[in-house]
Amino acid sequence: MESLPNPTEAELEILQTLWQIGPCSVKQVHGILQEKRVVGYTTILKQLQIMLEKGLVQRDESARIHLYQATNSERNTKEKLLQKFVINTFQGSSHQLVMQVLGNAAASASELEEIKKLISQLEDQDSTNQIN
Amino acid sequence: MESLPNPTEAELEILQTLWQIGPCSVKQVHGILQEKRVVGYTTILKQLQIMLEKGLVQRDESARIHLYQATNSERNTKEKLLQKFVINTFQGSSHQLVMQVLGNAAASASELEEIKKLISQLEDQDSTNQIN
DNA sequence: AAATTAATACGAAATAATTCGTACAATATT
DNA sequence: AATATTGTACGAATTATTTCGTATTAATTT
Repeated sequence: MESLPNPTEAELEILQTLWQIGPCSVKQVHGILQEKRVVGYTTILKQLQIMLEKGLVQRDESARIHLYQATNSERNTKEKLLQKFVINTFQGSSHQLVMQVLGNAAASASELEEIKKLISQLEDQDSTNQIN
Repeated sequence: MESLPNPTEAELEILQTLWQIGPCSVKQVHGILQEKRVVGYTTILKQLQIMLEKGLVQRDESARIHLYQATNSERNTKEKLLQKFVINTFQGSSHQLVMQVLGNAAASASELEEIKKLISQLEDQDSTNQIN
């Protein structure tokens, strides 16, 4: 059960596309990323081939046009990236990170509302489990 | 007014040390990092020299033993790193990130309390500014 | 002042990440 | 069937990151 490496920045960009629209040809991925920045077709092709080697994506070769899809879910991948980021940048303290986020980006009232709701839920769980 | 590049992973590790104990000699930094992992003295020296070129650190050369200190504050640096991470990973939605953090790492009740307090403060500000 | 110690400077190897050009293969068009 | 089109494979250049060995310079000790 070998765990996949975290995607690099460029790889993550491609994964986002795959998560968004499902199994894609190179052309599709390239088309979408091309909208954001200039990038060669073979660059994306090569990236996807590398990502295939790493296991980050799966490839359907049954048709002439190969279709790529992300191996791991968006949720799972982001969770691991987040974990690493928190360790590197906030010494593993996700609490510290949340405080900084909320302090910076003035969240909208509705967002704060949603966050509060989640916190309430978590507190309910906690109280039954006496985590503190 | 040229803005500094974001530190790399290894550079961030060094910066954390500098933020923690203030201006340091290479030896000091090396000593502290050595506790965590094996790393050569000249590796740290070279890193600091590169970081100096990039402007990430300042150097006091008045004495024989050079003292390095971080150019930018911990707060400011982490804010920029966080911003980049949110853009790369969560399409710029810090809200999405917070929800994921709170969902994952079961925060302790006291932490949740603290977060709620901050949210209340933010909401007070918002209500006077009618952001929504 | 010679020898040892302790520091910095420099160069460069090793690895990883990103990018793309050119070649080749399969299909579609004329 | 010849040509054009559209796709994949491969190799390799470029750049960034990380690491450390060796050389040099300055200070301290004997």
